Parts: sequence; C-alpha cells; structure tokens
Amino acid sequence: MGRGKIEIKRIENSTNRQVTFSKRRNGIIKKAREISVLCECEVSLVIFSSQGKMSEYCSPNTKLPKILEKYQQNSGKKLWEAKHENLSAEIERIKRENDNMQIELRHLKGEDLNSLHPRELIPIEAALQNGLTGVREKQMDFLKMMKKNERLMEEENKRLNYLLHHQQLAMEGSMRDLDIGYQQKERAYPSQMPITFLVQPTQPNLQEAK
Amino acid sequence: MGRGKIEIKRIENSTNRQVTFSKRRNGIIKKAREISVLCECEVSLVIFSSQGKMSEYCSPNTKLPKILEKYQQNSGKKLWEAKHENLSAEIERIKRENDNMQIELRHLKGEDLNSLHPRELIPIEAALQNGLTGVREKQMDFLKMMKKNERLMEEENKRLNYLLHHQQLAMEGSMRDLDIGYQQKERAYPSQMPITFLVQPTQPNLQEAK
DNA sequence: AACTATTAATAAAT
DNA sequence: TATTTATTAATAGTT
Repeated sequence: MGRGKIEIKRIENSTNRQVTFSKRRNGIIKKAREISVLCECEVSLVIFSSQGKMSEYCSPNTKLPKILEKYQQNSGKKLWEAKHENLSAEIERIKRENDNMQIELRHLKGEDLNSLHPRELIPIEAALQNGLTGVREKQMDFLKMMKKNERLMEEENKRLNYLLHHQQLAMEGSMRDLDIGYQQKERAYPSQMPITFLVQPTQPNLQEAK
Repeated sequence: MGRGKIEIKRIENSTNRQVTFSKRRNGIIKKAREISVLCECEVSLVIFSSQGKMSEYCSPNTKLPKILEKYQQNSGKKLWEAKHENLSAEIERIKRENDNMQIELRHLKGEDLNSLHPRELIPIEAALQNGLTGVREKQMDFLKMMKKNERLMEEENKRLNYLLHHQQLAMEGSMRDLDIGYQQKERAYPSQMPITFLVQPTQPNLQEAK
C-alpha cells in the first residue's frame, strides 16, 4: 500500500525509516485499539523505537500487570516469577523456622504440653531447669557484685572521712591563727558528718564480668 | 476496508466477532512483525481473546522480560516491583519476629544473660519457674493416669481370673461326667495361673485428658 | 506535515 | 472453517 510495494526488510535510509516508524506505529496502535473494541479482547502493545523511545497501548479496563500475569499463566514463561520464587522460598523457610521456635517457646512456657508424649517432656524439663540455674547464677553474680561494690564504697567512704577529718583539723588550725572570733562561729556546726555525706563515690561498675 | 465500512464498537454478533477477531489478530501481528523489521524496533504484543485464548508477538532478538524491564524504567510504572517490595518487606518482618524469638529462647535457655539488666532477669526467672511448674504438673498428670490405668488393669485381671477359674471348674465338672480317666490326667497340671497370664487386657488409654 | 497513488487489510458473501 | 471479492484503510513516495 502506497506509491509502491516495499520489501519487508530494514529500511536503510535513516530519515525514511524514522518516518515509516512514526506512520506505522500510529497505524498499529490504531489497529490495537480497534480490535480490542470490536472484539472485546485484552491487548497489550509495547514498542521501543531504535532510538529507545517507548510507545504503548493497553486495552481499556485492563492494566498491563494483569495481562502479564495472564501471560505467565498461559505461556508458562517466567517473566519475573523467577525473582519472586526465590523470595517466596525464603519466606517459607523463615516461616518454618519461626513456627518451630514458636512451638519450642510455647513448650518452655508450659503451653501446648498435651500434644507431647511424656518422653518429650523430659528434655523440656531439663532445659527449663538448666535455664533457671543459669538465670539464678547470673542473679547471684549480680548480688555478689553489688555486695562487693558496697564494700568498696564503704572503704572509700572511710578513707574520705579520714582525709576530710584531717583536712578540717588542719583548716581549723590555720583559721584559728587568722581570726579566732569568726572561727568560733563556724565551730558551732559539727563539721565531720554533714560534709562527709556530700561525698559521692564514683558510679560502681555493675557490668564488671563478661 | 471490506464490503462496507464498520463502526468501531463491539460487534454484537458472536460469530462475526469471532471471525473479525481472527482476521484482525493475524493482521495486527503481521503489522507488528513488519514494523519491527522495517524500522528495527522492539515490539511486544500480547492479545487475549474474549474466550481467554492468548496470542503474542515479540520482535526477534528480544525477550519479553527485557522489554518489560525497559517498560518499567520508561514508564515508571511498577509491574512486579510492587509485589517484589511486598515480599521483601514480609521477609524483613518475619526475620525481626524470628530474631526476637531467638533472643527470648536464648534467654530462657540461660544464654546471653550478660547483656541483660538485673531487672530483666526477673520476668525470665518467673517464666522459667512457671514453665517448669507446668511441665512438672503435666508429668504428674501422666503419672497419675498411669497409676490409674494400672489399678484398672489389676481389677480387670482379677475379674478375668475369677471368670476363668469358674469356667474351668465348670469344664472340669462336665469332663468328669464324660471321662474320669482322661480328666485325672489333665488335673495333673495346675490350671489356674498359666491360663490367666495369657489374658491381655485391652490397651489402656494414655491420652485420656485434654 | 499534507497529499495521493497504490497496496494491504478486511467485511461480507460464499 | 477457508476462500473470494468488493470495498475501505493504510501508507510509500512525493510535495
């Protein structure tokens, strides 16, 4: 059709090819729309020109993903399924793992025990006993550490008390040399205890052991 | 084109529509092939008839997935990416769940306790104590049930013993009436115990309670 | 981008 | 369903 018949092979003249592309692209898109309307069918048409420009037609009331889904089912070809299969398999694997842990957890919490054989209770009991021992050991560790810290704090306290007391004695001595009246007023407060209580030992290390 | 002009709207006559579909489908596929050859472009055409039959054309040296990949890039539309993202998100979610359970399990098993604050040990200890109580309760239940079954079996045994004994006495009675000499020979074996031991009570139900 | 001679597609008939 | 044919539609080459 046209002023002359043409062979169906690549059009060498670039401009010509470009023009023909434009005309035929419009033609084929029109045809696609026509068949979809006339015959109530789903059509998906995607064209990339040699310059990479995209044109598309998709029949109304239809979305490309839907058509592609059907395409996969019909052709048995994998478009993106392969990518998804990996992910789906991964999900399955993790879910199974999850379920197993869930069951184990429930058993350890004393739930769903009726489904178990008496034999199966034994390792669970052992694990619980073991865990309890571990937790209590850890608690004892903490207790010991706290006691140790307390002891250290007491000693530090004593040491600071001692230092303070001596410092005060020294200060009182030098003040007495400067102003006897003022010093006497100060002396009305018992000096040792209040000052000592203001001293805070550094935060004891509760995470000592690893 | 044809014997008359037609309006572009659904062809109501089913046969006609079918015929037109067939002709135009061939036509559009031919056009698709022609433009792809003449103009060196990539074409993907998928058609589903109203009966659900699929036809397709894909330009040579091209695969549909490749075209669709380009389609996604060009259109910005998500064909399968959305699904992909959903699956990935799902995986993340389950993995997090998984990790949490793993940690809980390890703690219950007395592992990785050093990372915990002493405060956090308390609920763990409680859960373990609770679980242990549950498991031991269940074990006690089984024990009780077994003892009960044993008692039932003993009683059944006694009953069967009693019945057997009486039956034997009855048999001996009637045999004595028939043949005194033969019967005396039989009497040489003590009859009660061996026969009784051959009686097996029916399988006791170990899964009684729910 | 518009025109038009010519081919191609196809609607209706067979 | 396939073929034929009259007619319309598409388009190659031209302007």
